[in-house]
Amino acid sequence: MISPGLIIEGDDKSVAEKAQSILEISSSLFFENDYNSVGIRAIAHAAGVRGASIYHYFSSKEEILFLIVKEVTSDFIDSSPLVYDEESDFRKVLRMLVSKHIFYFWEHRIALAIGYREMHNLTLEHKKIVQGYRLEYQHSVQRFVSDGVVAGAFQCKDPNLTGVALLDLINGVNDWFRPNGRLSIEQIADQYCDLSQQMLGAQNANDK
Amino acid sequence: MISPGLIIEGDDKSVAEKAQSILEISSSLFFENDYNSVGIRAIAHAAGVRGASIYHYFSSKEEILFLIVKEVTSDFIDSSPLVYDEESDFRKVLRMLVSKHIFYFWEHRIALAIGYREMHNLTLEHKKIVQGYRLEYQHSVQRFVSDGVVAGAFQCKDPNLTGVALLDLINGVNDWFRPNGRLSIEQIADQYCDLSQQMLGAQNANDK
DNA sequence: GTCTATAGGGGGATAGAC
DNA sequence: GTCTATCCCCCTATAGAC
Repeated sequence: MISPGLIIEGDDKSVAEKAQSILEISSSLFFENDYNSVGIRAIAHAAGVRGASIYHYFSSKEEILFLIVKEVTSDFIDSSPLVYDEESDFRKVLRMLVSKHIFYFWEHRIALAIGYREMHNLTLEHKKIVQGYRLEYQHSVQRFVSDGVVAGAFQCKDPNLTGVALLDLINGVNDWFRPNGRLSIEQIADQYCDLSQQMLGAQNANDK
Repeated sequence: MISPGLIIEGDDKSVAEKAQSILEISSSLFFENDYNSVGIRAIAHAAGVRGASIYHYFSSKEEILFLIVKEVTSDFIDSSPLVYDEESDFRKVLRMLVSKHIFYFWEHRIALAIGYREMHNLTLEHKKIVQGYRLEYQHSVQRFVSDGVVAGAFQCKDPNLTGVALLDLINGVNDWFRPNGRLSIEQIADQYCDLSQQMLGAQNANDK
């Protein structure tokens, strides 16, 4: 007997796809304008439906914002595990960390910009979840710097502060980088790797 | 003969004061929420008047936003002239630059955060004015780094890129600094001076 | 799943009295 | 300089038909 479940499965999939496409449409609109100046009607119009239909996929406009921000934030952590041990070449791991960060951030600049800019439009609970992801990543970077100091690869007075300084440095790229500029994102990432090494007191590495 | 002008002068002054206080009230509200979710009526209520009265002082809500952002941006440039010559100690000038930047940015964090976050709510013309100020400052920092390299004080592959990297680094502080944290803003500024020196390849200075 | 219609509440800005 | 009243528009979200 063919269960209705099997038939519905096809529908479920296109529901999920449609939901995903609404999230992408919303991202573009939120990025170009504001969360608060993009109405449900504008999202619906861009998606080719009426306002009420949006609520078939999402329970509220805030949920749309949350899903955009949560996805890009948790995906980053999942895709960038910072694995190393005391045998690792900390200078190489640093370069990996910096490059991956800059590439991911540029690739997902739209959702990430929304995440930072529209933080206070999330409910308290949702905000805590996103901040939790960010702190988790920050702590792993700080731990890495600290471990690198212990291993003798870096020289820092205050590894925890240097960790956030490193993040400050590489987070800034999206604010000014433009693809048609003098340098490519790869060239910038490479230079920022060098700058990071110097900042962490690892400038005398004999290998990159 | 007592001109009406003299009498009006007193009134003008309190008009200017009231306008200024409306700008400060608006800053707080825009900072805590969004430009687009703070209504004229909310601003007026916080200022102790009705919505229509706001239009006695400003021609539009956008003008309020522009004045907040323009003031804090142009004041920064005016208050932080980057003066040096080939005789200067570039390491010391760098420390001055970094400290002043961090202190000013923290002191004026509310208006500055609004400036970066609400940029796209400005009219095109107003946006250009603000971006002009920012670029002016960025170029002066890049020129400084470049001059420091020529003078032999810094070692950078790409002074223009290193200039924006320096700004990325010190711009980040406001995003995470909290006054009740482990370090004071003075301690952080001091450490960021050290980190900047290392990043610019000036770490071997015998004086700070 | 999508629609129309609507509830219930704001928004920015202006006119014109006082 | 401040007010009330108002214009016309948009908002999020829901009810209920199809």
